[in-house]
Amino acid sequence: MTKVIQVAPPRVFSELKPWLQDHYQDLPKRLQSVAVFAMHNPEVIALNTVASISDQVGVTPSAMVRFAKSIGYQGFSDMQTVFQESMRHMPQPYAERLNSMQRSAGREQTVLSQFTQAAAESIARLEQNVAESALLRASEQLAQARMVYIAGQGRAEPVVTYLHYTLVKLGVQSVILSGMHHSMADKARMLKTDDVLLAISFSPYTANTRELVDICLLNKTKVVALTDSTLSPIARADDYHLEVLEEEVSGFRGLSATMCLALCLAVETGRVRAELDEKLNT
Amino acid sequence: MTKVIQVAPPRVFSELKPWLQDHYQDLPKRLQSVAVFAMHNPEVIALNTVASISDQVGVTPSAMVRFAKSIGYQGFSDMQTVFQESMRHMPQPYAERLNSMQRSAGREQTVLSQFTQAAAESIARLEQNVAESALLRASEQLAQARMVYIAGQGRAEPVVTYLHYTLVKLGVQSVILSGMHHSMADKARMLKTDDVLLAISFSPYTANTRELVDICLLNKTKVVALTDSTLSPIARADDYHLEVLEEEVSGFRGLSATMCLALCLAVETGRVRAELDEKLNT
DNA sequence: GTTTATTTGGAATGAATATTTCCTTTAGGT
DNA sequence: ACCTAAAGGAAATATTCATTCCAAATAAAC
Repeated sequence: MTKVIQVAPPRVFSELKPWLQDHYQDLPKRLQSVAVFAMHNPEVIALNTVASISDQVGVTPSAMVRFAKSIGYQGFSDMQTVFQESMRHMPQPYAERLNSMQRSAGREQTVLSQFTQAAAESIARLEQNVAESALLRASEQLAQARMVYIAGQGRAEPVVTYLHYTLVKLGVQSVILSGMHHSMADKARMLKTDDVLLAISFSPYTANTRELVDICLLNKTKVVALTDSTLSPIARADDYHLEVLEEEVSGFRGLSATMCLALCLAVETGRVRAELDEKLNT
Repeated sequence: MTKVIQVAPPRVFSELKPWLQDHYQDLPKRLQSVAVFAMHNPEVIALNTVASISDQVGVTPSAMVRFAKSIGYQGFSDMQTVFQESMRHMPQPYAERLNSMQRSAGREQTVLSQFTQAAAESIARLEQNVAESALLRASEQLAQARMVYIAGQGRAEPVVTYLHYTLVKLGVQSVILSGMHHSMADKARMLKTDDVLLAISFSPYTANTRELVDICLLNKTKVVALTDSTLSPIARADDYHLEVLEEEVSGFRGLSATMCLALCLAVETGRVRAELDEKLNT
């Protein structure tokens, strides 16, 4: 029988990755194929059935089960739950993240190189995934607004600050909503129909921002959203939303790609706004 | 039998959302519960089994199936695939991608590609220019601090917010100085010798931050600086500073590399701090 | 207040799917 | 070149899970 690892297998995806890098060499050929595929298409592993995946990889179903077992999981299903957990972005507690950080520290990678690599990947994906047209549409909405209200909490707050800073510099009127000590209803009342809400939110989505978006959509106030998933409660069919997903390193997500997108959005808004102003003056 | 909608159900999640908002009122009570839950926890719907979901919603499994059918899906599984499809992060449409490819080939760069490229370059340079040892030294200072005071204005403010957020999450005590309505002298008085000032500043260097650093150095208070040049007035021979230079695109400087470095600094600080705590407890 | 239609819960059913088993193939060592 | 041990494939098996059906409960209509 294939050698089976006796120690407990990684329960989080970010620990699984380095584990595989270490043991890749010792794996049989087919299992290596699976390993490569799994690292490149974790979403497929999380979502599909054994039959379908093995088909895509080009191996037999049993190879998938063997792969899971060789790592130490009880079976494929057991492993799959780990991949699924990585998809819901529900973060593990910070103490845990530091732990896994230490465990993967032995490798030759420096902290810096790990994070720069993740950032670079996130940015590359950003360019692939965001359509220029979507960016333009969002910018047009913002440019036409009488006033831009910006909202976002937690990890999104630096983005709020940055967008506010840049928009103001570019002559686009904007206010930060997050800081204000109003109820959501009060905040929503401030927004007139010719205003636009610029909402930034990442999972776990804070109830506040979500609520605000809900109210605005009811009031027919335009909403431009910046989020990390189309499943995000603040992404609607009828609004203008941009999606950016940050690669994670042992549980930590950066903001490099997000900041890049934010800058694009602000600059493009400024440009469109300038065009509009010009037309008015002639 | 329950009324079943005959028209084709939404095949994408973003269309499902508004559909539910329209028909929500006409749904039976249990099905309304499911609707609310589904809109707020789409990830759970995408990933879990009927039994598990119905449990979380507080309804019976059959209600889940009825819900799916009432919308027009063949069954629960059919609906689930729609949720799953929305989870895989949809890449931009083919036509778009080719477009941006061609344009970038023929020097007509899109806004997005210009900025992503700049960000990627900045990050690459960051990895080259920052020594792991410098990062470690800075982190050690921060980890040993009784309290970390963070200061920075203008373009540096998002970085301040981010560092504060992350450090606090990692259990490192820190306060943002920028927001306080004190004179520089007052602020400086707050800092004891076992505190550390974490100053972020980019050119044009604001007088406030510079002043603060000056006073701290006089008081023998440790300063960790994050800046864009060794020529920066807040970088001294005797302090701990990290340098990050953002590539600029038509006059705009992003924060992608800076945010990456900030995260490294915070995480490394958290790690060192955890190590110190452990030693103390033994 | 009685009857009728709709909704709901729970167990039975059947399909889908992971897992195991066994046999064949491949590779490594003597 | 032969033997042995590990690896891989295919089909049988066992499990899990969605779905259906029916009876009970609730709400609506007369």
